Amino acid sequence: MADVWQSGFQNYLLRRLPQTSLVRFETYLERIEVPRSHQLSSPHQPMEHAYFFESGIASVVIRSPEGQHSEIGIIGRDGMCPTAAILGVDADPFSIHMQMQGDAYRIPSSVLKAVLSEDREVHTLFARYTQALAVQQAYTALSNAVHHIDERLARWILMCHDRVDGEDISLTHEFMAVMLAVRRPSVTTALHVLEGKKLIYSERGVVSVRNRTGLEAFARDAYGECEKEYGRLIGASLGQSTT
Amino acid sequence: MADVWQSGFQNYLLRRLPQTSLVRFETYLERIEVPRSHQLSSPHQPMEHAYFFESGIASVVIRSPEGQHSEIGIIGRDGMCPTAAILGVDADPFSIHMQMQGDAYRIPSSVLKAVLSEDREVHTLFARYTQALAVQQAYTALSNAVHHIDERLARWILMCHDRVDGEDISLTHEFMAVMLAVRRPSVTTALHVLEGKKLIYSERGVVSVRNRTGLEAFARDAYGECEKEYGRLIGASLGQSTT
DNA sequence: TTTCCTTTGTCCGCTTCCGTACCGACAGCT
DNA sequence: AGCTGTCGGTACGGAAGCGGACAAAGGAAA
Repeated sequence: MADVWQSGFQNYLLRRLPQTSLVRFETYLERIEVPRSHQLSSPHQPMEHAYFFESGIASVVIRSPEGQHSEIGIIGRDGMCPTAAILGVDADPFSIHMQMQGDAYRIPSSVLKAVLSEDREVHTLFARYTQALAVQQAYTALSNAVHHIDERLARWILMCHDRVDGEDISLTHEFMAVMLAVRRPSVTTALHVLEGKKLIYSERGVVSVRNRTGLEAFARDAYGECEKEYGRLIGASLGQSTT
Repeated sequence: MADVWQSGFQNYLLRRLPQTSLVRFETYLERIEVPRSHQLSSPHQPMEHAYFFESGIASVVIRSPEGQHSEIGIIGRDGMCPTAAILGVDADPFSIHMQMQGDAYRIPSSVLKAVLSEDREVHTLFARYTQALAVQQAYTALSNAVHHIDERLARWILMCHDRVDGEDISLTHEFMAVMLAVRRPSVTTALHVLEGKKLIYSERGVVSVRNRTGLEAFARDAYGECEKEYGRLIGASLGQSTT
């Protein structure tokens, strides 16, 4: 597609904006490198910036008062955060942190707010992304309720794979356990299952996807629906799907 | 509060709108009675109307291709549906149906869309509600992942209680099992636990809240956070909380 | 090389919850 | 009254996953 190079953005949302909209805030976009585990947003803290990712993966996590936590969504170059900003809300109960290091453009919340209210086209697109992320959340809730750990892990690896260049996802078991809200040894066991079926290759700190189609089959109905919906809403295909 | 009678609406969102905004679409509001288990919206079907509830409870459910399902949100006089309409999306993957019979005002989607783009105040409020519902979804996902069935049941009863007049919630075990995505006998057992602690009274087709404070204590961190956030976002207190 | 820390692998007993099945109780109907 | 369908209670074996603990292995630093 010509407009990839035209705009130079890797971010799917920014790429889909017409030039006339982009010029409104392009100069306010600040490119930054976000290191792993950097906290982009803390619960109930007003957010100074919104982030559009060019690479890497961010993770939206909800925490209960007693300290239990679960991931509810992941964001890569397919999107931005926080979506609360799109809805005109200054702070939310989520914490967002970088799961895999990457680059992002950030923009002051105040500028984003102004652009959203001035430019219908920008608002429409970002609102549609907000819906896409809500759908992702919904399927996460479903998965948490009805799927087994190995299926959820497969789903999660696929979602990361969609947002990464290449086959490697560099994360520790401990970290994945937090994301899936399960015990760490359960992740080890589940990874062994996937590895035994030659769907992935797992070594210290890294999971490599070896057979994506097989992984999708293994995940059964845990994976796929919200990716289709993303495609429908944003008009861009998510990741490296082979189906 | 004086403005309750001024507007005559029970719906918290409609009540919070200034008169100047209400007049824009008041005449398009059609009051209807929605019977139990009536389907307000089906997956991937464009929605003709948006609903603002005066009483009763609607339930947002997500379904996987293989037929697994889980409730991700409930809506009473605290809100409206579908929120996709607020985000400018014509259809979503959810199915929304009436859980407890009640009254609602409905408005054609096209009219809502027009009002949203013309009236900043309306848009702001409804967008904040969209965020509130997203937060509810997020806590549901967390609860599905980390809480035990009896805690989740307690949470769910409290959320229904918030949206109902009186202490009775009329639903079968079968139905609650679907909502919580668990086995029907598990609901029976969990209800017995709550009844044993004198927190509820349960008979055929009805659950009555007997000790709300106790229920909240039993639910621990499963209940409360998203209700607080609703209060902060909408400026109205949800339900009959005694805390 | 040795030390230390992080990450991963494994084990055990225990609890929760599922799948399935069956029976009794209630309510509406004829 | 008796029939029938819905709803609720119970039981039992088994699987999945937890809590907790500990040992091996890889990597980094001294």
